[in-house]
Amino acid sequence: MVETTRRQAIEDVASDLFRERGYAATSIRDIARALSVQGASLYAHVASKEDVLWGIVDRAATRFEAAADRAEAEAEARVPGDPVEALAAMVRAHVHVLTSDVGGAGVFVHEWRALGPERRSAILARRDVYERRFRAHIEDGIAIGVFAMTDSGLAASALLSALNGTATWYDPKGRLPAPRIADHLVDLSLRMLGAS
Amino acid sequence: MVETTRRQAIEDVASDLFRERGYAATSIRDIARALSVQGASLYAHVASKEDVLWGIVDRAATRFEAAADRAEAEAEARVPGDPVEALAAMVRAHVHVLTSDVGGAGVFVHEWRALGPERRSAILARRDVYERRFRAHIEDGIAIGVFAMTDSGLAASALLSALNGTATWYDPKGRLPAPRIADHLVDLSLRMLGAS
DNA sequence: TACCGTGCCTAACGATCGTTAGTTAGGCAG
DNA sequence: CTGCCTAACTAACGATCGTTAGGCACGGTA
Repeated sequence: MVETTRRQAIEDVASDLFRERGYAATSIRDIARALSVQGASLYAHVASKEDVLWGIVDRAATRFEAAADRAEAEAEARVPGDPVEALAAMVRAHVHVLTSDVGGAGVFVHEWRALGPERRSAILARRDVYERRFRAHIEDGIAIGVFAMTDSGLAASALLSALNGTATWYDPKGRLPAPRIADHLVDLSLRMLGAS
Repeated sequence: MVETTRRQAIEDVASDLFRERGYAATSIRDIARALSVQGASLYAHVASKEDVLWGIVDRAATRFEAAADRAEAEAEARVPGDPVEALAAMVRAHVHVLTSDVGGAGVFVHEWRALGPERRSAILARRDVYERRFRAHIEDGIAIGVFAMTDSGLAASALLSALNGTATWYDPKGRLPAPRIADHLVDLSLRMLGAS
């Protein structure tokens, strides 16, 4: 990941620190130290500490949304009107975003609570829309009988929780490369919904 | 929940605050304010802030372990040697602990990272043992053909992540009472593993 | 040469943090 | 009445927090 701007470099190291220790437990001076710089120097590039968090969270949210857009479009182009295909593509896209940017995605998943009230509810609304897209495919699948009867809301929550757990333990140098993890999680997800 | 000791009362309100804002973002004075008391007064009952967190996490961990013990024993007594029955019982027990003490269990799930190195690794070891118990039943089920072939480690992680997600959104006054949530999650879990 | 933007510095601010010390008030047992 | 236990208080400590102000060094452009 080659940083083009100084701001990007700051958000990159902050992502890792926020993910490891949490936002509140990470000080501006911690971030600066990781960049071999004085704490106050960061304020030439960012407006506030929360601003850094927002940059990370907003970028991650946008990635998830864009990946879901592409996944839905491609699934629809390949096999139109198939909820199984659509959901599989969205799961794969979600896992890909998670594993290709563990830092940012991990912060998005766990640290949005540290945002101020307005940004916090803004991101919650986007999360809600995002989760609803999964739920919609689940309901479509139930309606045409390719998924088993379930509470679609709870199923969507459980599904996304299972996927997001990846952000906690995933290690790029670990056993199982990212594509295999995605394969397995797609299988588990479809089975969980009773795909036939 | 009628508190017998003052220490219990402290841990109870701390559970809720830690769950809502996180450990690092909650001050000793925040906890004290919730008890209508001065911050320094708490030190008559607890040794340190981390001590409060440890009390909560340790108690929650013990509850999960004890519930799993009972679940395994009862499943074995009812239908001996059946991995499906055993896993279903463990899922149900896990969800019950989660929903019967959202505060404590929520802190256990999310805030163990804030512990110091020694307690942190101690709790990680216990989590590991706990997760392995789920994995063992999954592997048993695969071996005798009642569960589908899967990476048992990844399946156990995904399963527990799905269950633990409950701690984030569960509301005792919400739609769906706790027992129904448990029913649904048992169904989803077994289907996810391809139970036949 | 003069200039401007970028990146970093030191110094310091007020606030808040976890924690310690020493004290006071009430209730119950001897 | 005396004495101890419990639970709270006030006051303050040193450290660290996020943040601001003002200045210095460098590189490219006019």
